[in-house]
Amino acid sequence: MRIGELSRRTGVSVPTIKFYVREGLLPAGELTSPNQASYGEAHVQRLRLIRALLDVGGMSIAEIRCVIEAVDDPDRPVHEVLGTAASRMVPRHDREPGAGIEAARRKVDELITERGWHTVPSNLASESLATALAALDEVGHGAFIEVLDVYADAAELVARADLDYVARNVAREELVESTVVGTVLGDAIFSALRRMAHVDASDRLFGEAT
Amino acid sequence: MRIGELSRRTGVSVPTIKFYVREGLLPAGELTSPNQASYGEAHVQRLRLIRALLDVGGMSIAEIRCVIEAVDDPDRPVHEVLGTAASRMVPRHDREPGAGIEAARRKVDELITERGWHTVPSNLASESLATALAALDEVGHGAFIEVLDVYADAAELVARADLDYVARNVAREELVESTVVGTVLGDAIFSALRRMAHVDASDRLFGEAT
DNA sequence: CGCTATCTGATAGCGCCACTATCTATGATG
DNA sequence: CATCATAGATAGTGGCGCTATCAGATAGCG
Repeated sequence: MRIGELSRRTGVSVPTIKFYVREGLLPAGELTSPNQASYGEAHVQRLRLIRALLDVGGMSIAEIRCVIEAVDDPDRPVHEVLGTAASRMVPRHDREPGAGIEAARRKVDELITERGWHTVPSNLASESLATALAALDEVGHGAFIEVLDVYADAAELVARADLDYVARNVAREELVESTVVGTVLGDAIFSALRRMAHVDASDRLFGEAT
Repeated sequence: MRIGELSRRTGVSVPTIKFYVREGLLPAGELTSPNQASYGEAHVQRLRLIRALLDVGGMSIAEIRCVIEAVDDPDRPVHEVLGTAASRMVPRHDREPGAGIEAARRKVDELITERGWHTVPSNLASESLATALAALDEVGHGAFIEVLDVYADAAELVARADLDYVARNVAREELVESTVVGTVLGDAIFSALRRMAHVDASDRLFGEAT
C-alpha cells in the first residue's frame, strides 16, 4: 500500500508518518521506484504502537525510539531486554537531589530485601520510587509509608497477572513489544481503575454527607 | 521571609517563583513596601506541592492550576471536590475516536456494574480506562481484558488503603490537598513498584535462561 | 500523449509550554 | 552613601511534536 492509504488506515497524517520515519520510529517503505514506496501491515502495526505509547502512555518520541530499537533488535537476551524495556519507560525525574532522597533510597532497599525481590541495580524503577517517596515526605506526607506494603502487595498481584498473561498469550518474538505495551498501557489502566475505586470508596465513606 | 530565601529553601529560582505567581499557582507575597514582599511557610509548602505535581506527577501548569483552585476554595462540598480532584488529573487523551472505543466503553460499564462501584458519569477515569482498553485492542492485545479483574482487585486494595490512610492521618482542611498528592504520587509509586515486581517475576520465570 | 493526483525527500516553520533574561524603578542594608 | 535585593513588566529561549511548502518524479486514466 502507499503512504496515503497507510495514513487513512491509521488516522496519522502523511507528514507525520514521514516525520516518524525521519525520527527512526518507523522503517521506511520499500521503494518500488525512485519516488514510490510501498508499506505493509507491519507499518500499520508499528504506527498503532507508536500512537498508543504516545497518546495513552504519554511517552516522548525519544523514549519510544529507545523502546523500538530494543523491539527491533532480535539479538538481545530475552531477560535483559525485558528489564531494559521495563526500565526505559520510567517517567522523567529531573528533580534536584533533595535531602530526603537518601532516606527514601534506604527505605526502598529495605522493601526490596523484605520482599526478597530479585532486582537489578540498574533498574531505574527503584530510583523512581525513591524520588516519589522523597517528594511525598517533602510535601508532608511521610506517614504514607505505612501503606507502602499494601501497594507492594497490589503490585505483586498485578505483576503476576501480567507475566501470566504473557506466558499464556504471547509468542517469543512478540515478547518485548508485549512487555512494553503491557507496561505502559497497564499503568494507564491501573491508574484509571484506582481513581474509580477512589471515588467508590470515598463515596461510601463521605458520600451521604454531601 | 523574602523571595531570595524562599528560592533558596525550595530550590526554585526567583524568576520561576514570580512566574508561578503570575500563573496563579502561588499567592503573591504580602507587600511590606512597594517593592518588598514577605513570604511564609505556606509559600514553601505550596512550592513543594507544585514541584511534586510537576516533576513527579508529570502534570502541566494548567492542570496544577485547576487542582490548586480546588484546594484553595474552602466552600466546596468535600465529596465533590475529592471527585473533581481525582478526575482532574487524568492524563491527556486527545486521540481520535477509534472504532473500538464503543466496545471498550461497554466493557467498562460492565466492570462497574459487576463490582457495584459507585461512580459518577462525569468521572473522566472511566473514559480514560476505555481509551486505554481500546488502544490495547488496536495494538493486538485485546485478550489482555482477561486480567482486568486482577487489576480491579489490586485497585480496590490500594484505594482502600489510601482512604484508610486519609481517614486516620489527615485533617479535614487538608483533605483535598492530600487527595491530590496521594493520587498523583501514588500513581508514580505504584508504577515503580509494578516495574520492580515485573523484573522480579520475569527473573523467576526466564531468569536462568539468561 | 497529456493531464491531474499522488508520491518522495528535504527544508523551514509553527504553536505550545515551562521557563529565563533583561530592564526600570524602588527600597533595604551595612 | 554605596551596594544589593526586590517588584513588576515585557520579551526571549529551547525543546518538542508536528505541519507547511516545495521541487521533481511517477501513477493512472482517458
